[in-house]
Amino acid sequence: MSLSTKYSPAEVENKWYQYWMDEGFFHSEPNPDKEPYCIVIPPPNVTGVLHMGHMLNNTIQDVLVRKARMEGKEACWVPGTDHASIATEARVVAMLREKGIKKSDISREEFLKYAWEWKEKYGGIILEQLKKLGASCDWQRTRFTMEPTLSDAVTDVFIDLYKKGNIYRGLRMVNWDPVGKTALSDDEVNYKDVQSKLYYIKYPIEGSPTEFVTIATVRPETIMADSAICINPNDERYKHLKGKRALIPLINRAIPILEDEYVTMDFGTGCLKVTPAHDMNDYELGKKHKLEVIDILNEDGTLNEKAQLFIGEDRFIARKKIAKELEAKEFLLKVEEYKSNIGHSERTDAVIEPRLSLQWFVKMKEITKPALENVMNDNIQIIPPKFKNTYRHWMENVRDWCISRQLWWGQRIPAWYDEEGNYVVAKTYESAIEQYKLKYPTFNSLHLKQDEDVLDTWFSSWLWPISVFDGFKDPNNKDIKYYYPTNDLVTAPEILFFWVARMIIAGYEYRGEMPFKNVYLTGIVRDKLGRKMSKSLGNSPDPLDLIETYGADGVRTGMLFSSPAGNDLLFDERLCEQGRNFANKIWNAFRLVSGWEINAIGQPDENKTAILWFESRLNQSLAEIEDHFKKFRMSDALLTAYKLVWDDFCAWYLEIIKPEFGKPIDEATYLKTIQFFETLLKVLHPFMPFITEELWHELGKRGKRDCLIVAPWPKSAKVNDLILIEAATAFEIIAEIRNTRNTKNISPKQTLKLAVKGEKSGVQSFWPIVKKLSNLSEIVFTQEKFDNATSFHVQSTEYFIPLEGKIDAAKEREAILKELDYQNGFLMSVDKKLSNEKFVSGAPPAVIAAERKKKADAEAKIKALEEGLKSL
RNA sequence: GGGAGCUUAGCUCAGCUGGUUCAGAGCAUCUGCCUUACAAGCAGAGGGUCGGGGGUUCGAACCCCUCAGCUCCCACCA
Repeated sequence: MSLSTKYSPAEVENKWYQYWMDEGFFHSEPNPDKEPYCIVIPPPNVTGVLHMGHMLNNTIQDVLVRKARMEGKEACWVPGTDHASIATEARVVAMLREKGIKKSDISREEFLKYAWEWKEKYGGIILEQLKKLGASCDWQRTRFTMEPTLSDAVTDVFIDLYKKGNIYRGLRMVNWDPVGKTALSDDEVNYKDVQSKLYYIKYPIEGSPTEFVTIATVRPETIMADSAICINPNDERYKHLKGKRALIPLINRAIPILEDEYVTMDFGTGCLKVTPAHDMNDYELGKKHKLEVIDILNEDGTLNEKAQLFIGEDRFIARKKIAKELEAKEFLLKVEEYKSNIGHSERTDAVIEPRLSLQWFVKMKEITKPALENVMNDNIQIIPPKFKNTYRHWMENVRDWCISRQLWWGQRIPAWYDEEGNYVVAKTYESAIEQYKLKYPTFNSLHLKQDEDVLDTWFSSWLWPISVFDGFKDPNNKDIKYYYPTNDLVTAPEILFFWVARMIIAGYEYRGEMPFKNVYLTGIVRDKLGRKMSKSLGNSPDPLDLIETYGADGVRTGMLFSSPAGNDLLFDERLCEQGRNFANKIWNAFRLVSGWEINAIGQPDENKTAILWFESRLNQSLAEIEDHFKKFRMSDALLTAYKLVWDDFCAWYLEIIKPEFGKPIDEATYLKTIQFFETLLKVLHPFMPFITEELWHELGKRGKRDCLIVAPWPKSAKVNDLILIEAATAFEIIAEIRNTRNTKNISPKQTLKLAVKGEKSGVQSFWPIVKKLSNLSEIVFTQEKFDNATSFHVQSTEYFIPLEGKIDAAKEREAILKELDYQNGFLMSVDKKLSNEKFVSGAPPAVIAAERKKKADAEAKIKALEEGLKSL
């Protein structure tokens, strides 16, 4: 059999993914004999394509799920997508525009038809891409946040919250997106530093032709909406204005001059124009002073009739025009450059307009309580824990949640209105009528109209861990009883409040129990310069290209090599290359082993030792890996496995037992080696599912369902510490000999003799290994020092390599002197410590004993070095 | 403005309640090797006053104070 020295993943990956699917290994059903393990996927938006963040996120989830599956748990990873109301609606609107169709020209029903078509066509792409990554989701359970059962749950919850008094409709300042023409929640607003201008505008004082008050504003287009001028009562400069009125330039409307401590005296001019309709703070101020609210803007950000000027113009064009007009009429004192932080819509990037409107809100104060408590007391664990603080801060300062969106794509608000604006909340038209009759017995409208608005996307995704289970409403439903609460949630810290916090709230509110036990927050994937990966920067590689180049296993390990929880991952393609190289290393180890001829007799001593040693080393590593997993340290778990395979198994174990070329290997060693190899494949499988499954089948005859994906996870057994210490010493001796070869330019093919000064002990059964791996002709034990030899120390034992004619006395001397220098300095520092009475009396005995040993070792070395010096 | 966190080798990061796993790992670098598993490799080596300063202690990367720099979250003063 001849196998390529290069592992090629493409074929293998497709083959096994299909096989796992065909055999139904991803599918899970409640099984009372097994412990459940469940993850719900953070549902990607139907508008999304796979990006590096998904890669990281889903790799981690798959590692967790695969490990749980191998541990014999009933592992269930529920996949699905999110309808992403505003993002999808924007996409569909754009698509229609290209076809020459305006949203305003078609009916709601027609629009939704297009939207569903769009969703059917593109909504599943991202899930198909996840398959390439190897994601072992239970695809039979794929859910979509707008499918009937999930939407039904949303409506139920709305009604329930309304009945409990936790949902209300109110007139409030909201973040208005004039492009999307919808309200947004606070969390959907991104603040960006924007260079803008600060306009200083003079307002004449009523009844006084010469007096002015000057205000500073970045929004001159809103002056027509002003209801007052406000000054700080402590401001001496403006005392004389008290009780007077000012005239709005251009329109000459008189407004009062108020006093309020809210005004900062040293900002701008110390005079504030109050525009309750177009500024959150001004609105509050307006409420306090009972000011008129004059809304001069339309929902698309153009000026309306109330503005009197520039009617129909966009707010930004109006701003320029009005500035010009003010300047022409000499109301504009000056314009300053000014940097301010301006809210933008997360979805459309439009500048947010604070706008007064009737919206639906969720009262957050009460329902957040159990969610806060159970995170703070670690019933729900957040990893890394530093996010607990952030979480608490948010929960303690939580504000009511604006949940209505002026869109069509999403769950429609189950509220029904009559012509007068009276309304009831009900699931269906029929029950709405019934309730309406009860609630408003004096009215008898029979034409109730449902609210036009839909609910915020997060109002459906906060139910995700519950609503993905079909039939969850039935208290005896098998699925939800078995899988809920789910185990781990893996997501990005960016949506800790958007989503995670709200799922926890919903979990306690509707099931009286947490939705998941652990929240693992990944970092953000950045490029190697630390910039966030984005389409506009073009710094994000296409994950599918990466998979093509490095294999899914390579990319998975690449992502995991450097991603401790909560730390951003500086992505570098070289990491994937490292992953691919690792796959290749494993592949070649397999090539070596699979090429051996087997001989039934005679196990060499070094093989026996190697097996004993590797067994211990393996168990030690398994324990470490387990510990890393327990702490969600995926990177470290992988790295431990990586080193175990590459260094211990390949570089040491296989090199020790490898027979000479063409010679057979003894059967006992061979069988043990295969067994080790299988264990290593198991450990690697969650990280690199494809190559490991492939080799699992190459390494032995397997039945149809005897697959690695369901092979039992290896358990750590007893570790023989002594043999590990002996091995470490032996390997150090080998390294020293190899180093000697390097520095003295001696070919690895030339045999050498090693003389050990002192007892045979210390390395015991490892001598044959030392001999084999450093290509020695013999090892002698002596009490004499050696002439014409180079020497080295491992611990306190001295070793000689006789090298006739290769010894440069001057160089040897120099080396010894250098070492002596170091040892003497070291001895001095230890002596100093030991002669310090406070140390001797204060430090624990173990520490003192260790220092004493250091001293003895140093003294022995110095003695040997001095002898060596004499003999040169 | 409020809060949280970070600063350890060229890079990315471990370092638990102060003391033998205290100065580590992976990658990168350098040197020598196309050695019959693997050049996507092998063997070996060199890299750090643990951000600066001060303190506590017999002993500090670790605890305290202080200065400097960076990151994130929240708020959004016109």
